[in-house]
Amino acid sequence: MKPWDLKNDSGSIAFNEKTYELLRQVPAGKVVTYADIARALGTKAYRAVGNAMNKNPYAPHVPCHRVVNSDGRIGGFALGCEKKTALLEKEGVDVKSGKIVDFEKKRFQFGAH
DNA sequence: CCCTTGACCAAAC
DNA sequence: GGTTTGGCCAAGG
Repeated sequence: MKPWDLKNDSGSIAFNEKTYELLRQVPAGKVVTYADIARALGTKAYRAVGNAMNKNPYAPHVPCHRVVNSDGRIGGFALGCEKKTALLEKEGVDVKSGKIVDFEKKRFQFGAH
């Protein structure tokens, strides 16, 4: 059991656990889309992923702010999109009008396909 | 078990 | 370029 992991003995949050695990693999300065995460999980639960982020019990532990929309937009954030943008800018990701600059370039791919 | 909600996505208008 | 609609999956009421 990982230090940031929560009880999955119930088996209810297996999805969340995997989501956080994948997100944890994302380095600073890089961003991933909800779709990519869902795809990496082998599912299409884009929304479920977003839901897990909103519930994200490990705010600073899991870089949920590195997750953006497929359009390259910031999307949403539990603490406010501005906070998310600020974090991304701090990580080195340029954001313009709520959109990622060179999104495809900053985008991190699981397994590099 | 049915219905609603959600930090989504893609297509269509 | 925007908005609207349908679809998708998971969790909660």
